[in-house]
Amino acid sequence: MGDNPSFREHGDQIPGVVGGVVGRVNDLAYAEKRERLEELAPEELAEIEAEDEGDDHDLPDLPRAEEYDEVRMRCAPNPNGPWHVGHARMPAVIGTYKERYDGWFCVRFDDTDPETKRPDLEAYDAILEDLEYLGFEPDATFKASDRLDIYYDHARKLIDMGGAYTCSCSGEEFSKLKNNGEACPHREKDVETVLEEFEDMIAGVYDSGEMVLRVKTDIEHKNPALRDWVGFRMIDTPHPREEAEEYRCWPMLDFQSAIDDHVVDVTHIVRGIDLQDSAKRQGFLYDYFGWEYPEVVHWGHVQIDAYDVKMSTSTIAELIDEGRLDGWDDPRAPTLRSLRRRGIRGEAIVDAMVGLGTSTSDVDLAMSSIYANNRDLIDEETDRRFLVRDGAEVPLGGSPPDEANPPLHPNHEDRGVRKIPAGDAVLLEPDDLPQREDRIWLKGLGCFQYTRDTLQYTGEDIDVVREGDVDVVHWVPANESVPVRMRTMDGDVSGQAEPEVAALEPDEMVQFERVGFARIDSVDGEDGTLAYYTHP
RNA sequence: GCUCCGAUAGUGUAGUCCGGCCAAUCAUAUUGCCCUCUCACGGCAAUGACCAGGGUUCGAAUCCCUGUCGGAGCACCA
Repeated sequence: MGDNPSFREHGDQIPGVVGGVVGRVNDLAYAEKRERLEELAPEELAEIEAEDEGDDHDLPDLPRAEEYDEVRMRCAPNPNGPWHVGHARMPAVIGTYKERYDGWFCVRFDDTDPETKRPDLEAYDAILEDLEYLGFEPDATFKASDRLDIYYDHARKLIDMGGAYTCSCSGEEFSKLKNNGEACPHREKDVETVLEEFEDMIAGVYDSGEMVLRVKTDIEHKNPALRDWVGFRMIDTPHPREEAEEYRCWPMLDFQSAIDDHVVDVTHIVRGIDLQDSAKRQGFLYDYFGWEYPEVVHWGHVQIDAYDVKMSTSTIAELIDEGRLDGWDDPRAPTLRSLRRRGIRGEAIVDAMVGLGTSTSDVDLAMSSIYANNRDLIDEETDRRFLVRDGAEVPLGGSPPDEANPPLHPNHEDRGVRKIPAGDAVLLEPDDLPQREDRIWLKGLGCFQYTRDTLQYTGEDIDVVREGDVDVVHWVPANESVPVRMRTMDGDVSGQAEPEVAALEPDEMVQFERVGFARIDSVDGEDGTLAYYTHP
């Protein structure tokens, strides 16, 4: 109708005219449709098929990816502790892009604040371990604190170009001027003086707070966040890394990161929305140096629905210090280590994170989607076992079979069966205890009627279960069961498992029937077997 | 206060650039049925969304404006 405006007044008649044709086309078989389309408009067909191929990707294409020889990205964590679940988004997305574009990514520890965000020496390796757990291996690893000379050199060049000045205003003073769009007196210092003072900063002549190096941008820029920002500042506290403990003059993230991204040839920066102004700030630096700023993808904040604990490294660290969490891998902690110990595969987390896409709005990740992914991965290979929580002992009567032999996995009978002796009494979960005179089916063993506080074997046919009259429940022998302590997100539960559970190895996964999946953590502790609950 | 950004079912997401079988995709979730000696897995079905109001147009999830709500930055933190 855009081509033939005269049709417009008859627009409402179009459906009637076109509808019949559309209906006929819809009735054609797929192959026939394809054939007809190929005759009429081969170029349309090609387009449709090209779209279909793109449908496999969960993530949108990276901007202008095809214009670079190699897609190069970086993951730049602050090494202040092991990663929480939210941190997985960065490697998940970067790693997925790396695979798609056959690209490259490095880990660069942005550890340029020895004081406020003081690095934790153990966190460097902890983060690399977390990364490995998620299934990624960086192509290179750097520490910003090893690279101060690179930043100093670039600062010197910038000063030479008149792009930076040393400033001794207090933060408060400068902030006031800046908000009014006014320059401070130090802005017009000559290059020689600035250079000298910057060398003094490097030499550690000044104390913390006495002098900074500001990048000259536009003091009247309409966005106050971009006006003459600090590139370097003095910090009295030595860096925790021995290799870096002599430095006193430290670059700010915006400076350090800007230089590093260019030096290692990063083509695509992928990061959180909190750094959205960073790109603009750093743009001034790139302009001075005549560099081109990488493509940027920002995303919003991620929250996970299942945790009471706030997902922040420092909060988790505090809770551990206070003894309210047992450590970084406490099942109640929203950390990757916790999920790993519970037996959740890194891949399940990565898939969930990739599913979030890269939208800039804030998102809530449902823990259930990680669970669903994980169940998909482990269900087929995980053997079944019985675990009775808070078991109530009930004697057996009526000469039931000595032993039950349920399969290790219902879909894989070839794996064999379990041996569960029945003995004189069994443990049942209190909720499963039947009403008096009601029947119940002890899985693998047979039908029982609850009479006079005893389960009397009635030996009926399994048909009673098929007919829906009798509930099937899990059970363990009262005498020979294995004590199990199971740690969950909601606290510990204790129970008794079937005897063969004693023979499981640490790190093995099990599914406790009608309870859920769990990872065996240790087998010879004081409380017997220690398991971590994975998910239903 | 100044400056940015965003808004599709409970959750996440596709579609938005370039308006047209979009009464809106897929996954997850919830519920029901089937399968089953587990409440797992599998199969089937149901549930459920274009923030609001205006405008442009024959036609708006899509374009424009206003509003509302949400987020971020304005640090000598990362």
